[in-house]
Amino acid sequence: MPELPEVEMARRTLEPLTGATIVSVASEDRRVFASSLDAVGRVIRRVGRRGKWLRLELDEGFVFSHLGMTGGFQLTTAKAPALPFERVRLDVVRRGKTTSVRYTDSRRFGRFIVSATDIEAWSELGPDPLLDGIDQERVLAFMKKRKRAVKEVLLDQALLAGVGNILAIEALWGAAIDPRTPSRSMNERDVHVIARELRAVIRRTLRYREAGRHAGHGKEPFRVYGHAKEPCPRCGTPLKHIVLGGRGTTYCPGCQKRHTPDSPRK
DNA sequence: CGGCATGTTGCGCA
DNA sequence: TTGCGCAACATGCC
Repeated sequence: MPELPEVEMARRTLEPLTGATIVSVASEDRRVFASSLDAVGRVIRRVGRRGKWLRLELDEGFVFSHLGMTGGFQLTTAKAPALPFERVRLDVVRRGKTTSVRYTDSRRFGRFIVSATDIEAWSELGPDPLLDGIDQERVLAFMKKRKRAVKEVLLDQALLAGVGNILAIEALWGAAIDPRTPSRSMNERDVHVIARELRAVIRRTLRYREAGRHAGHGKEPFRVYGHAKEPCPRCGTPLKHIVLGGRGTTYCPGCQKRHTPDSPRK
């Protein structure tokens, strides 16, 4: 489930809980679930998201959730049996109607945290591309300070919250920039193109997920992720799969260069 | 059976 | 102190 567009879809799933009162919170999973606050009786004021984190703002305190690799939310009835891989159950009531929120997560890399205050992971997040836009000057300054490959830096949640492996792969392909390029060698134009491509990939993926929710059609939004060895949609060169910073990375050795096409640097 | 996976953290070493 | 490579986490899927 887990990059910005998918988490945004999860947020929309939870949005109807706004105004509801929590009647019970239950979990036996000490890995996924943590609570330092009794949320029973609290009212959900807002369902927010920043990057890959969800945050329910209560009249007192918060519920945070990160989907990890396999987390997800479903809304059901109180009498529905536990779902496969259900890790947390939260029941709420609004206008006399009960809704049961189930957090499922097979791999259990995700989190569900009830807390009286904001948590560090949330506070340390950088701007969210969808909520805050992309400040290119800031991104460039950040790139200049790091000594890693541009793709690794893009995955830093303090730079832009919500950018994950797929979005980084797709954006760099769209920008025609080699993912291994040191972030320090990025220039204004590179950042401009990366920002443009990130916005495009996020919007495209979101549209795809929205369509999938109802019908089930829509063009597959990924041009290179999952397409290693296939011809590059832009230049036809077979796409290559490498490991970069411990993450699988697909790119085109034919047209993804160490500089943007319009402004070669020496 | 082996390998890979949309994420994050932490450890050992240079 | 910083950077980096990797393992770990836990499980499903091809």
